[in-house]
Amino acid sequence: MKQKERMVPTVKDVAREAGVAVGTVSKVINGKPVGDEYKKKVEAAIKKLDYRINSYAQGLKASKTYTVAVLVPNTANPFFGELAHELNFALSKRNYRMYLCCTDYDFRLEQEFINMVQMNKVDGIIGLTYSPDIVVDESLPFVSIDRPFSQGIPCISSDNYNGGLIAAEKLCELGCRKLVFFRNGSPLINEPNKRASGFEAGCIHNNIDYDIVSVDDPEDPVPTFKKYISDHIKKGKADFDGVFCVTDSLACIIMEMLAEHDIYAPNDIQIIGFDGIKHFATGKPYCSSIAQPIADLAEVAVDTLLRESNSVKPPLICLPVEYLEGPTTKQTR
Amino acid sequence: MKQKERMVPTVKDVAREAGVAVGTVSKVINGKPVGDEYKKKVEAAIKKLDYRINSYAQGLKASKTYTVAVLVPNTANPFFGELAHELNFALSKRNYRMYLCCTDYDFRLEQEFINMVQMNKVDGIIGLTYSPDIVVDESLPFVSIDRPFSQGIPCISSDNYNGGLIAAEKLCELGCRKLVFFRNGSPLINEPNKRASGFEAGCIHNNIDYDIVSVDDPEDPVPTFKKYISDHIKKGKADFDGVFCVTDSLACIIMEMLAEHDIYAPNDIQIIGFDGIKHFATGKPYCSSIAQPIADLAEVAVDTLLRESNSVKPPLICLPVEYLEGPTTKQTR
DNA sequence: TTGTATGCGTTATCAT
DNA sequence: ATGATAACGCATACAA
Repeated sequence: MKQKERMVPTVKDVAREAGVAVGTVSKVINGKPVGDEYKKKVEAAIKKLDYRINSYAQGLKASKTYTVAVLVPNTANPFFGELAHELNFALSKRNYRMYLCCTDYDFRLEQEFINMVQMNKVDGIIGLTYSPDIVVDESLPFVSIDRPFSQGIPCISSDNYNGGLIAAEKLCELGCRKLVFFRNGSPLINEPNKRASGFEAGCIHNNIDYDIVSVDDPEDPVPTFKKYISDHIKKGKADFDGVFCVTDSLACIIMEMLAEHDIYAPNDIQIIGFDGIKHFATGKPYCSSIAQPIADLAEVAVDTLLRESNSVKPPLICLPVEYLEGPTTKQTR
Repeated sequence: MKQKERMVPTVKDVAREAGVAVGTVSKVINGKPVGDEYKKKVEAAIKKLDYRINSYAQGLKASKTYTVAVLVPNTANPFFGELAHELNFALSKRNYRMYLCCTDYDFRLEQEFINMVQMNKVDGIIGLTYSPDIVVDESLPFVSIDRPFSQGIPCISSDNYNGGLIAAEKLCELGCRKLVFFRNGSPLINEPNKRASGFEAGCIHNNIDYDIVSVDDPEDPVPTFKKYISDHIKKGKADFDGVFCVTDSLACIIMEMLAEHDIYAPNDIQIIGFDGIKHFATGKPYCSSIAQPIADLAEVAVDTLLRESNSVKPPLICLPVEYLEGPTTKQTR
């Protein structure tokens, strides 16, 4: 039974069916000029046989695959989940496919995935990565999110410094007298770590007292923060009245800790987070926040990646952030 | 400059470098028996040239791509975000790559993506889809999540019927006298719609009074639910005291509506949702809920998809759900 | 304009 | 056990 039983049709089959040559079929497929009669016959044959191009054969020939690999830590996290969604949107708008890899902050996985997709001849990689020594082929376009690399790799990021600045300014404007910045995160040099610098600058500029409580990644941040908080509460009252947290996630955790001391936002204390996460059902912000423009980040990352071929690569693109009023600061009328 | 400037090395290059034939190289790569001397030489050459297999060439030859396509509506939704994450985990554990498509509930996009990945010769598709008339090639393994298809397509789902049953039982056990089930969703025949049936069965079995308030997809569910609620509140008191919602998301929305009438869970009313969504930062449930085993769903979906080749296809696999005690029901001691 | 032949990188089938 | 060669499906350069 050499007969192709349930064989998927190829250009050859289409050509035979249409009574033309394979070259002609190829031209029709790719929209190259072809005689009208031929075109019709070929199109009919394609429909009849339900022919689909084989992108593997195509990719082999063209070494262009219309596929981009995306690395994020974990789509179960709302920020990364939305980022993945927006990247997917930006890519599919341009008719690109997206390989997704959730790295779970695992350095080894990050590198393994990059190796894997390099075999797969992706047209580029967009990565929000943590491994200190990612190695990616020079010739493969790479765009980093939130983390600068030394080489000619573009980094797309929110304007974190300015976000920190805005947070400090806002808390001052809202009447706070003593601010605290809580931060947990990676010890890497990355963009989000500029939130602290911006915050400090804002505090100094407003000549306000402040503390910075910072914890690097591997440790469990909870005890450090808990200790700071209980150390700074006397008689049920905190000696700080404004809090800026490096993420909304941390803001929620800090709020829980404060609640144990019967301290609540926005009356006892005002809190601003970072990211602008919205409640999954109601769409309301969990806390006042510096909101990141996730859709824009995705759009710019994809645009930068795909246009990269011939233009110069900007080392860093910062997108504007915005103050998002939520339930943890006093109303600004 | 015919010289391959920054050409990526192929088996040929490796063969030349190692002074052997291409066939030998291929055998080494694929772990086929090869003389020890040759093997060493080849491996050295591979390392020296930093050779990587070209999966496109491999896929063309083998028509096996170690790639699976996944369709979900939107990874920004925590349920789908976690599902995508777990599917990714289950796939990468087996050394499979994952194409992700966020469909945004768009029927056209669903079909377009399926067409696209069929060109890409994926080894299978896992889809949580809504389009009533998905057409996917017979020969391409397809596993559906939460939605049965008529043909021999396996459907993986939580035990939705039983979840509804458990919810009703639980509310009775907690002392409720009159239950309401709120539901919005797709008019399709899908698994989640069995939550209502299970709930009804539970109510009947417990001989308790109940209402079902159901809204199909396209409409905005808010007004219908709002109306039901205000119609059933007299003098600040609702004439129902137990609520089961088709999702946690809806449960949150209903809680907001009730809050406008100064009715709060768990004291004035007890509420159970469905899905078991946890707060992104604190990890606490938003509401008492029937929790879906997302990781198991993913694992079983992938396993079913990849083993499918030769065994019989089960039409429906239901995974057990679990009652998750949250802040919206009274403590069970 | 259309048809033919060659090559992309890999693997499998042969001879050796 | 190893080396040469054909074939996978497509696109393109070249010949007709």
